Amino acid sequence: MSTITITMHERRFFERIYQVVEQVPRGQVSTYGDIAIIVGGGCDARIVGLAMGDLGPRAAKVPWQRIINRSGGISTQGSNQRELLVAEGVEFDEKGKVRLERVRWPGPGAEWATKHGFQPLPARTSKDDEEDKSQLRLF
DNA sequence: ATGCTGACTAACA
DNA sequence: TTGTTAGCCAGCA
Repeated sequence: MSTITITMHERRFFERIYQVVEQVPRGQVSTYGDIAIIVGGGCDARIVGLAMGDLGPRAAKVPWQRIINRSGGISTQGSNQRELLVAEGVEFDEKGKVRLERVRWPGPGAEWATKHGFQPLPARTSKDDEEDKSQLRLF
């Protein structure tokens, strides 16, 4: 391949990010990092954040509010992101965080991912499961 | 071209 | 447990 100066990944990266974010269903959330993994090709959590910040008019059809940080917290400032999520049924704890282990989007379906050239989200580790259990309560 | 900032994270103290 | 540090890459001055 010609040494095509890697002119950066172009803005086309953003479009793919939006395509994935659109798959996150109401009532669930995903993280910047997870979206980056699904998009693949060197995408990074920060790029996802940049893409979200550059939505503009697309914000109407891309559920940007469902993307939160790895800590289960809201990264935006001065936005109604939390309110929007609450309205969708996502619960926050006293620390203002979402229980990711409970409402985290498991990633796109294998078929969809393959069809569109995306990468399925890696299975969660046993360590994650332990964390989940520790937070889980037999109500 | 160089440096700084940012809707991030994993690693470490 | 929480706070800090260093890498990330794209956009802009």
